Amino acid sequence: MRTIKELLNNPVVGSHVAVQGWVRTRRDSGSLSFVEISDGSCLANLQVVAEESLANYDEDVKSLTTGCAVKVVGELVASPAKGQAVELKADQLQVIGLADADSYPLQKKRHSLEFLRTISHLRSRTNALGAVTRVRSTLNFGIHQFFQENGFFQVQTPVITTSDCEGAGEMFTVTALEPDQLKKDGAFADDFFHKRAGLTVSGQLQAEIFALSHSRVYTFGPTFRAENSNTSRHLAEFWMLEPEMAFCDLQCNMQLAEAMIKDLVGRVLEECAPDLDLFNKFISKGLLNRLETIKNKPFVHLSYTDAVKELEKADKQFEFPVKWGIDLQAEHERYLCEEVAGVPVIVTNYPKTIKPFYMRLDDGEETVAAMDILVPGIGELVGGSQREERYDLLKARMEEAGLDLEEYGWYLDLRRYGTVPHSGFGLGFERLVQLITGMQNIRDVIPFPRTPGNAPC
RNA sequence: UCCUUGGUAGCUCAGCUGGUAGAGCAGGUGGCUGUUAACCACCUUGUCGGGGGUUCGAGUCCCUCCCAAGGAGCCA
Repeated sequence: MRTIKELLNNPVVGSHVAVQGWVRTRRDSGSLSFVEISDGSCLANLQVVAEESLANYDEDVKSLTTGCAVKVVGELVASPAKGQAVELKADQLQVIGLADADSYPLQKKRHSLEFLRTISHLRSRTNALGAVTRVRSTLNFGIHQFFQENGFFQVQTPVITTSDCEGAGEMFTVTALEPDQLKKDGAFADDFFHKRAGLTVSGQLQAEIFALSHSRVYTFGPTFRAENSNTSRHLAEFWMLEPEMAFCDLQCNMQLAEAMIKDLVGRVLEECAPDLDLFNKFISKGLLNRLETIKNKPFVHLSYTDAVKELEKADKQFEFPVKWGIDLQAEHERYLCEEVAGVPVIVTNYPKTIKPFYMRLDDGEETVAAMDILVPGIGELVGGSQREERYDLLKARMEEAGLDLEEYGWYLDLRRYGTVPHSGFGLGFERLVQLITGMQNIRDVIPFPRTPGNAPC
């Protein structure tokens, strides 16, 4: 049994092969029936030519409709018609599973992405969502390749955690208690972990532990936010990549992030060319050019202070006026990378008042060694920083933030014993898939999107 | 959560200033042709998102709830 991808990439005319897949469309022509089948291995379908002489032609072949599963045995021949180089001349065609045409929701026509979202169990059978699946898998593997090639170790940080990474949003509570037990004060003392636990909002703090023993590590896994966000770039469950590097300052952190993004874009351009062509044509015009730009042009670096100056002199009315000290709004971010730079922009050294406690204080003590990478169409793809490695300064900032120093004693210990400058960042994997496929809604780049009020299976 | 726009056939949509619904595609039947968004002819399909109200009469106006999309906030 061969995949359609193998057959089409390396066609051996005259070879006898067997394939299995699902019918995308069927067309009759005189004594022939053309059946296009897909097995998901690649974007292209394989055209099967079934002749009237097949024993089950009237009974089975003529009743095939979109969605039916079939096995075909036959000879790979050069195609006499335009549209495909080779086709499979069927000796046998066996129906494996029928799909009732009256009720099967997918038709041989374009469907809206909104409609496909309502049938998440079937949408991966379409061209666009099928292509997303392949690109996502390629990116996932590419991430591991990139880090392994660069001396990183993967660390599996916990999904259930009792430390909420301050500033990273609302946590889902994990409990073994019954709903009525939760009502009383101090209920979590009797809970499974004897204190309040939740689903991780970030693996960063735990990744820092391993950066300070293995120097270069990364964590990559599901992350959860119980925020009531209803946007095209937020999910309640998403995958986050978080590298953490010892002996690495903000510069080194930014270099790694940029090199990694360029490397991943390059891998997908190489390995998923047909899928990217589809996105370029039907999903996001100009995508391939934008990806080439991201891969080949250096990102623009801008300090927060310079970004504010840039925005202040902008010949444009912003809904939210710009002033040093405010957080950049989506409209500001968009202006910076879409109209000023035209490439991803790395904004650095934000005011300390708008960033979390663990970011390293800059010399003037007004800003921190933070960096956000903003990309056109999406906004913040990466958020990272050099971490505060100086015990006294970190402790002071934790106190300011109102954190329980006992709870975070282990985090302070990392600064008491062999502390070193270290840095890291978080990258939203689905946003990366959005960037690379041009898909506008984050719900279309994850197999099973979890959003407020939506978790069907 | 807030703002805006929507919810009409399986899908994508039309339906003017209120008079109980239509197209294309899909599906079915027949025909034709190495077809490829196949083509031609004929046929089927609707609690007009739910509930309430105004009116002789509501897909159309009002209220309310639900859902979706786009934008905002939160962030990755």
